[in-house]
Amino acid sequence: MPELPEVETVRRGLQQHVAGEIIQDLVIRRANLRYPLDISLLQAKLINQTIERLERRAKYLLFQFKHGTLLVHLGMTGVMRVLDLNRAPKQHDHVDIILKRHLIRFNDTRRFGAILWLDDALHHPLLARLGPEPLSADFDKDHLAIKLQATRRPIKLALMDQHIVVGVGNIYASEALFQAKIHPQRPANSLTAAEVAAVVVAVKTVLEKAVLHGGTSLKDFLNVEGRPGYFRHQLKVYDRKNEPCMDCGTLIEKMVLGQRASYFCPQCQKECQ
DNA sequence: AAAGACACCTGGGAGC
DNA sequence: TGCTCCCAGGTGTCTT
Repeated sequence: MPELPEVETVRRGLQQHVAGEIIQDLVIRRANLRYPLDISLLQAKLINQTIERLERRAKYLLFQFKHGTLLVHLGMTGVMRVLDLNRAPKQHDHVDIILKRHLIRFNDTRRFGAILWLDDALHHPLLARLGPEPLSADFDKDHLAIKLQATRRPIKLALMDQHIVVGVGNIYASEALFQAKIHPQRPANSLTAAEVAAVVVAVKTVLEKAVLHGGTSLKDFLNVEGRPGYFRHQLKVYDRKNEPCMDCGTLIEKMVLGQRASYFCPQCQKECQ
């Protein structure tokens, strides 16, 4: 899905449309998303309530109300759009949040997404044990060094572990490791202090740039206005197998780590330094 | 306890 | 054209 830049793009686009708005109605056409939707509970908690603000934690969107939180995860193919009230629903349009002048529509082809009411978001198991936000000061070389020291998993998988740092998924893990010039298969605990520091900088830089471009659209991702993100044109290794490295011209390689495709330049990202 | 495999689900593209 | 197989921005759970 949507990794941090895509979720943040959605949050920024939605924020102005939902903050301070009262939910008029809730339409649920399909309740079996990742977790089954409790329709009567959601209606009771949401209808006539005011959305105070829209926040993001990790890859979760958090609609904050006075007495609780509506958590939304976009899964792999989730899209939230702002539409006119009379817009007819299409396939995979599972949920509408009806506001006064428009509706927020959740579409999710694969239904890996989630919509969940939380009375106490801070202590909910989905949120309580997450690692730091990558763009915050809490994510620094000291934190990452401690976490990486504890595992010999490939560094790419460690970066995608939401307990170590949140928001980094399959695209940006590959991109950040390319920028840091570190092979994705290197055992996490083999990185030198300098390499750990480089990873921290690379993760922050890559994610910040992606946010500026409105995220990456491979095929499904759209912002709240239905437009794709443009970071795809900035990707240096992801989905570029057998294309020349933009830095050295060596052909980009693909390997599978943790059942996920990983892309790297065998010249720039040596397995042993 | 960590690490790996698998499951969830749909659709698009490649290859035959 | 049509079929089969493989692959995809994630993550919870089960097995070693």
